[in-house]
Amino acid sequence: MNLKTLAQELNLSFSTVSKALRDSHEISSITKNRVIAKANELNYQVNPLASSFRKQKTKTIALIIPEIVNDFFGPVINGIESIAQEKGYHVLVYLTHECMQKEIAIFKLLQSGRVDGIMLSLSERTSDTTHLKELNERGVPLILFDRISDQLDVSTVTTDNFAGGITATEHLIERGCKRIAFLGISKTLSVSTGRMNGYLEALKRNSMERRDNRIICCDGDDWENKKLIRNLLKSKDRPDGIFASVETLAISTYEVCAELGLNIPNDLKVIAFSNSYLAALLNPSLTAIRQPAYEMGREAAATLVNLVEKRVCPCHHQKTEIKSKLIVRNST
Amino acid sequence: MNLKTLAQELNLSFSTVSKALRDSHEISSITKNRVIAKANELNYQVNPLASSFRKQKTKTIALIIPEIVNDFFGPVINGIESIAQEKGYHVLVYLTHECMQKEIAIFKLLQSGRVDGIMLSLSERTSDTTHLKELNERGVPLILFDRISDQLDVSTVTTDNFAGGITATEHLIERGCKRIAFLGISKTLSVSTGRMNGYLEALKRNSMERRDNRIICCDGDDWENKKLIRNLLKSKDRPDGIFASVETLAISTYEVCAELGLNIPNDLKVIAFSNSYLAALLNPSLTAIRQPAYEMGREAAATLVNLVEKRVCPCHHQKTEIKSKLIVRNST
DNA sequence: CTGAAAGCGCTTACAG
DNA sequence: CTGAAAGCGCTTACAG
Repeated sequence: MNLKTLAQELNLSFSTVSKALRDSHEISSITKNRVIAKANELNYQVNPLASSFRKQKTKTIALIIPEIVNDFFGPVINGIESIAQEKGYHVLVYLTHECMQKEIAIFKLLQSGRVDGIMLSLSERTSDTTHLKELNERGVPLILFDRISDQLDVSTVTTDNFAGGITATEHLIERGCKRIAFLGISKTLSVSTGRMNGYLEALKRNSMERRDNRIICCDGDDWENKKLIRNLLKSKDRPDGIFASVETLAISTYEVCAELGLNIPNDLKVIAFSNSYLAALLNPSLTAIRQPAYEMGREAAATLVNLVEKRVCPCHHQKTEIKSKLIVRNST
Repeated sequence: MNLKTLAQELNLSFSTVSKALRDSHEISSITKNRVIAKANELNYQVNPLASSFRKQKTKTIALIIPEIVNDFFGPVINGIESIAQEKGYHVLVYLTHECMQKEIAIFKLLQSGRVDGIMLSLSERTSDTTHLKELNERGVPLILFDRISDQLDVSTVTTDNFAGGITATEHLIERGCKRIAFLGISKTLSVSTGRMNGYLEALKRNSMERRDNRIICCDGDDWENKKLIRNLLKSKDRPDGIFASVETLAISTYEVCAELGLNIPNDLKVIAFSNSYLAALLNPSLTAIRQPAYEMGREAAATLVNLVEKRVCPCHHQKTEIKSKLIVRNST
C-alpha cells in the first residue's frame, strides 16, 4: 500500500493525493475528503522513511543521559515522553554510562540527520565539549539539561540548585543547627557547585561563615565516604547538621549514626537533595529538597521542539530554571 | 558532504564508492583503502535517512513499556542498550502508562517501517491483542518480555515466576512458617499468576494445602491494601509468613506490623519479589527474590536482533526464562 | 574490478 | 484546482 496504488484507486495523480493528505491549500475540500476516506479505508499510512528522507526531518529527538537506574532520569523520561507524544515526536534514548568517549561516539552517530534535535545531560567525565560545538555547527539543535556546561552557548533547563542550596541550609539554621557540614561530590559539576554556592550564601546571610561549617568532598566509593563521615561525626566539634548534596550521602550518614549511636534528629539533623520514594521510608524519614524531574523533562522537550520547529531563533539561548521543593520530614 | 562529492574527490563513480564503503567483495582492497581514507579525511558518514529508506531497514528497535518510574524497567533499558550499542542499533522508547489505547496508538505509529522490530511488555489493561497480531502479520518482528500473553505465538523473555514462587514459599517453610499468606495483585497478569502458582505448588509439595494458607488479592490502593493486611494480621489465626508478590505490598506489611507492634522476623517473616536497593535498607532488611532485569533486557534485545537479522526463522518461537535469585536478609 | 542506470516512496516547485 | 516531473542520497542488479 503506497501513494501510487492509493492514487490509482482514486483516479487521481499521486501528487494530488500527497497534497490532499498533507492538507495543502491547493486541494479542494471535496477531493481532500475523498482521499482521506479512501486512505482510512485502505489503512494507508505515509511511509515515514520516505517522508523523512524527502523532508530531511525525522520527527525524532534524541535523549542522551549518563545513566538510567536512578530516581531522577526515570521521571525525566516520563516528562519528555508526554511532550513527545503531544507533538508527534519519537524519542531515541542513549546512555553514556558517565563516559566521555561514549558520549562522543553517540554524537557521531547523530551528526548526519538521524534526529531533528538532541537533549543532553552531560557525563560526569566530559571535560571537553568540542563534540557538542561541532554538532551544533552542523545545524542540529541541542539543549542541555540538569548537568550543563557553561562553555557552551545553548539553551538549558536546570533546577535552581543555588536557591535549593540556600533553602536547605536555612532550614537547618531555623531548626537550630550551628555547625553545618556540606557533603558534596565534584562529579556532577554544575549541579553540585550550585548547591554548594547556595550553602555558602545562606551561611553568609546568617553571618555564620566563621563558625565550624565545613565542606566535605565525598568523591570516593561508599566505603571511603563513610570513613570521611565517621571521622567527621567522631570529632569533638562534630556538626549538628548535615546537608547532603545527594541522597546516597544522607544514607551513608544514617548508617554511620546507627554505628555511633547518634540519634537523628536529636544529635544530628540531616537534609538532602532527593527524588526517591525511599526518603519517606527511611527511619527517620528524610527531609528532602526535591527536583521537579518530570517538569524538567517536559520543559527540556518543549524547548527542543520549539527550536526544531523554528518557533524560536536558534541564536536565542533560553536558560530555564525550575524550582525545587522542600519536603520537611522527621530527620530535621 | 555526500557520496557524489566524495566520489568526485576520488575520481571514482559513486557506485564504486558506495560499494567500497560497504566492504563489497566486488571492490579491490586498494580502492577500498583509498575510499575509506578519504571518507575519514572528509568526515563523510552515510546519510542514515537515505540508506534506511533505500534498504527499508532502520537499524532502530522500539521498546514499549507500561511505565518507567520503577526499579525493574530501568535496568531492563540498560540491558537493551548494551546489546543495541554492540550491534549498532538505536532504541526508541515508548510508554503506555498501562493504557491499552496508548499501546494501540503506538503500534499504529510503528506499522509502516519506522523500526525493524519491537520489544513489548504488555500494559496491565491490554485485554485484546489484535494490534499485536496485525503488526506481526505485516512482518514487523515482535517479542514480548516480562508481561506476556499466551494468546500469541511470539518469542518471549520472562523470569521464572513459577520457580521463584516455589523458592520464596519453601524459604518461608524452611524458616518454620506454618501459615503463609500470599499477597497478590491481578494486574500484572502472567507475572503474578506464575508466582501464585509457584506458591501453591510449594504448599502441595510440602503437604501444606490444608493448613491456613491464604491468597489475598490486593488490587486496591495503598489504603485499601493496608486495611486487608491489617485485618489479616489482627485475626486470631494470623499468618506467621507473608509472601508479597511485589515490593510495595511488603512495605505495607512493614507499616502494619509497626502499627500493631508485631516484630519482623520474630512474629512474622516477610519475603517479596523486589529489584530495588530499598529492600536492603529497610528495617529489618527485606529478604527478596530478585528478577535479573538487566539480563532480561539483554536477552530481549538479543532475541529481537536475531529475528530482525533473520538469524532465526520467524516461525521459531523461543521462550526464554531467566532465573531469579533469592537474597536472604533479616526479614526471614 | 569499475561504472551507468534504475528505483526505494515521497514532496514540492512549476506548468497548465 | 490538478498533474507531470524532478529529486532527496543512497543501494544494487546488471553490463562491460
